[in-house]
Parts: sequence; C-alpha cells; structure tokens
Amino acid sequence: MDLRQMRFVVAVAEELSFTKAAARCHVSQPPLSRAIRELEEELGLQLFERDTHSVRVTLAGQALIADVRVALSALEKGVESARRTAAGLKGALKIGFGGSTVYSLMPSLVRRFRSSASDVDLEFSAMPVLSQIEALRSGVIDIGLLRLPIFDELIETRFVHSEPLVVALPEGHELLSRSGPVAMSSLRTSKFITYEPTRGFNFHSDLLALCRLSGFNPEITHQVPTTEAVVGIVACGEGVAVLPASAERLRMKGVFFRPLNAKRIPEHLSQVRFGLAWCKEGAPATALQFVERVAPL
Amino acid sequence: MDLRQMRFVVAVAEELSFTKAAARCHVSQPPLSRAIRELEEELGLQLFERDTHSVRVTLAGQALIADVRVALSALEKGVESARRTAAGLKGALKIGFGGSTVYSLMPSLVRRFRSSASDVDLEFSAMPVLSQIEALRSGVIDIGLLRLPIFDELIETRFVHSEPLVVALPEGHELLSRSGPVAMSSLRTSKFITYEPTRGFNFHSDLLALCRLSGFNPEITHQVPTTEAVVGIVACGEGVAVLPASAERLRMKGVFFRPLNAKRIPEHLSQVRFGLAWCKEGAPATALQFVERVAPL
DNA sequence: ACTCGGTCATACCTATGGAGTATAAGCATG
DNA sequence: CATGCTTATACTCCATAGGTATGACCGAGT
Repeated sequence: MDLRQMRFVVAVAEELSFTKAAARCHVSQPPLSRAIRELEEELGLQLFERDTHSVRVTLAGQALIADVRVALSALEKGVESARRTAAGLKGALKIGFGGSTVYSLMPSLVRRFRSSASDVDLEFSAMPVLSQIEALRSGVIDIGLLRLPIFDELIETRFVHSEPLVVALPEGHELLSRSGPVAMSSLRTSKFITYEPTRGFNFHSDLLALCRLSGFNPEITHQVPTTEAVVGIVACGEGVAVLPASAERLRMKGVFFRPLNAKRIPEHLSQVRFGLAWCKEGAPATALQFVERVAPL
Repeated sequence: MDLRQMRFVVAVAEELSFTKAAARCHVSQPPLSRAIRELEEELGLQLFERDTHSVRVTLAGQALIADVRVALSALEKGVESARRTAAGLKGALKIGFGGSTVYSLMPSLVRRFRSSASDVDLEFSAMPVLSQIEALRSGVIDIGLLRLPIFDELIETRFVHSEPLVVALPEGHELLSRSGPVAMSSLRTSKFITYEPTRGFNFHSDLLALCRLSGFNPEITHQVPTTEAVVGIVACGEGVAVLPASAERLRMKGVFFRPLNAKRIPEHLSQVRFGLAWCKEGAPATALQFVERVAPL
C-alpha cells in the first residue's frame, strides 16, 4: 500500500465512482482502477463491489477506509506541525527576564507573542542581566528581556522601549517638600543605593556618569542585585536611588518617587533602554519568531 | 511524501543513522539518503541535521515524525481491521432465536462465539421460527437459532444438538402418582396443548405422528405460539403437553415434567434437533464465522 | 426492442523515478 | 597521520505509474 492508493481508496469511497474519483485525484480512470485492484490483491481483500454501473464499499473496505482517513489526516497534521515548528510558531521558548523588565516590558511582550503564537510553550526564569547573558550562551534561556545596551559578540539585541529615570526618596527626605522634577545636582549630598556593578550590566557606571555630569562623585552606601532590594533599602531611609520609571510600580511604604530633571543630560543617560537579547547562532526558531512578532524592525 | 519516505524518516529518527536505517528498511543507503533529501526539499524543511558522523533530528523533524508514527500505526490498524472484518471477526451480527432455544442453545453458543470473536456487535431478536426464515431471507437477521429441520432452498442449516422429549403434566394429573418415564400411550385420554402449526415449523405435525404411532388421535384443545404459553396453559390444568427437555427449565407453579418413554419411537420423533440457519447467499462474513466457530463440521 | 451514453476493465506504450553499485568526501579515533 | 566509519554524489537499470485507445457491459430513453 502506498499513499497514492490510500488517497484513491478514500476518493472512490466518497464518490462511489471510479471515474469521478479519478478526476478528483487528477489521474485518468484506468490507473486508478488498476491501483485499487492491486491494493485489493495485495491485501487479499475486496474493498469495493463494482459492476459496470455502480460501486459499493464492502464492510472490509469501510473498516480500512476509516483508518486510512485517520492516517491521512495525521499526516497532514504532521506536516503542518513541522512547518509551524520550523517557523517557530510551535515548540518551546525559555524566556529570561531581569531587573525591572517584569514591571513593564515582559507582560506586554509576552501577551503580544501569545496572541499570535499560542502553540509555543513558554518557560520563564527570573535572573539578573549578567546571568541572562551566560544563560543565553549556554542555552538555558532562548530570549532575554533586559536593559540595553549589551556588548557581547555572540548576542544580538533589539530595542523595544525606553523609560525616563526617576529618583526614589525615603520618607522625610528634604527634597520631598517640593513637588516636581528633581535635579541631579540637588542629590549631591545624598547617599546612594544602587545595583551591583556587574559585567555587561552598566547601570552602575551610568549612575556615576550622571553624577559627574552634575559635578559630584556620589557616595554609594549599598549595592544590591535587584530593583526590589534597592527600593527596599531606600524605604529604610538609608539613601536615595536613581531608577527606571517603571520601578515606580513598586509601591513601597516609606518611599516616594520624583521624576529626574533630564535637562542638560544626554539622552543615553537620561533614558533607560529595554529590549530583547538572543544568541546570534543556534537560537531556536521560536526565539527568532518571538523577536519578529514582538519587536519587528 | 509517500509511505516509503514516511517509513524512512521514522527509521532514521530511531536509528539516528542513515546506514542503519537503510539496512532496517531493506534498501541500500544512497536511495534512503536521497529520499529523505527529496522529502526535505518537498516540505521546504530540514528534518535532520547531519554531518559525516552523526545525525540529529531537528525540532521540525520531531514534530513531523510524531504524527507520521500515528499515521503508520493507523494504517496498520486499518489493514488489520479490514482483515478481521472480511474474516467475520469484526462487524455486526443479528441473531434471531425462537422457541425454546433460549433455554439451552442460545446462551452457550453466544458465549462460545463471544470468547473468540469479541469485536462483533451482536443484536438479538426473539422471533418464532417462521418469522426467522423470512427475516433471514430479507436480511433482518443473519443467523437463526431454531428447531431443525428447516426446508427452504435459500437457507442452509447446521445441526448443533438434540434433546429428548418431556411431558408437562398439570398438578393433580393422574400420571403424577407414579414417577419415572411416561409412555405416549398413557396420554391417550388427555387433552393436548401444543404450538401453532406454522409453515416450516413442524413440531405440531410431529406431535400428531407421535400420537398416531401409539394408536390414537390427540384431542388438541389449545394451540399457542410460544413455549411459555404452552406451559402456562398446562399450569392452568387445561391439558398436557409434549415439549423439548429444555422446557423443564421453565419452572412454573402447577406444572410437573416427566421424561417421555422413547422406546419404540423412531429417533427423529423422540429427539428434538436444534441448530443454526443462515442464508446460502449474501450472509455476512460474521454469520459464516459464527457458524464455524460455534458448530464446526 | 434497440440504440445511446455512461460505467468499469483491459491492453499497450512511455517516461518518471526508485533501487542498486561504485565512489567520493569528511570527520572521528587510534 | 592513517584507518574506518559515516553521509553524499554519479550513473545505470528497470519497475511501475500514468496516459491513450479500446473493449465489455448495463440502464435509460426513444
């Protein structure tokens, strides 16, 4: 038995006519007749009862055809499934997210992706940016959601959106008496809480640049890995912090946020850029699909 | 895609080697390599990643192969199913049973058949013998369980077993004072209850022959269609009845059974023969299978 | 009753392509 | 570096799927 015979048999069973079935299968009638006769001989079973004017399906034929239909549709499904897998619309995708991306970037991106690629099984890992880069290289994650820029020759990135900076001030801080943006220079005497300086994650150095631009070197009292930790320590009254605006969503008792006055600060310092990262080589199709669906060029 | 390619793909995925897969498929390696390359080209998808020393299945390949396996096994199942259907081991079988066959013949035959042909859907119809013959000819039933002999040129029969005759006597009948077999001649003065005389069903005429053999003409007071009715009317005290031994299983208040003394009675009259009947032409395979399983020659 | 139109089966030819053998090319392992 | 395994390529042969032409058969319609 081969696929050709399978399709022929199904067509004859549906048309109850060799001629019509042949037309449907885009072959002439004699080859179809012969193919079916050969199949019957191969199986040693009569599948159709036919005389010169009518065709009936035998019980054995019905039994066979029911399963042939199943086989044909499984095949069709398989091809479609393979296509979707190759296209990255089906399969698995491991997403790493870090820093404050969870507050703004991740939910909207994942929702957007899910709505157009519902067959992809997502797996999430919260991890700091540095770990993300290593995780990308080792295949632990396929896509990283993180702060840009990243400098790694094996990693490709794409910008998604940027946020202004805000200043987190502890309850009782003198600057809270005035409303409106806070100038960097007015933080000259404050103590700073910030992220740990890690390779590839440059928020720390950006803070130093910001302060120097305003003519002072910040006094950094604590360096912790996560946004939650930074804001938590600010809440303790230990100091102030400069953070991406989405950190404002972390409503924590004892902490108030003010926009940072961005006048006279170059954009690459006053805006935090977020985006995607993936391996240039060996990234699964789902990752590339994610990139294109979520952040088309 | 054709079946050949499907089998090749599955073999390569399982062996992770073109050479071994080719051996398993009983072809040499080059045709297999080519077939798979052609399939990949046809689908526009890479199914295997291969270098000169190792073969890996791509994600798309895995997706395809999963469904190909389903298709292949559906096909195998279909062929098997068709074979069983053609052989009469699968499908439907309509069984008609009549008279007293339900007391002995039917349960044992059906159990025997079920144990060896569990895929056949049975359908039962209780019907008198005459109706069975017509039902067989019209295809309402495929197999009849009935009293033999049947004389119909389109119907074939096979003997299964025979029973002796018994006499059903109403409570208070004089012959009940003695135990042991009852001679036909001692019923000379009794009134008789018997089956309706119907074409093809010859119990009635057999009773007349029995009585005449003992030198009397029976006085028949009631003629009813079923064994239950005959025994019921005996229970009313309206007369006696001669019945197949299995009728004894009809334990009815006011009725007692005695063996019929079979001495000097020819066997065709003293024994009731039961068996199967089916159409000589056009009987479904399940009916023929039933006959051979249940009453092999 | 007979012709006509439609059906499925048969005969035969052509050409596609599947299978084989021989061989090359590439990468591990010793 | 050589050997031995792998997969890929080149080329030939023939089995067979497909086509055209035709035959056999049956039902419908005149």
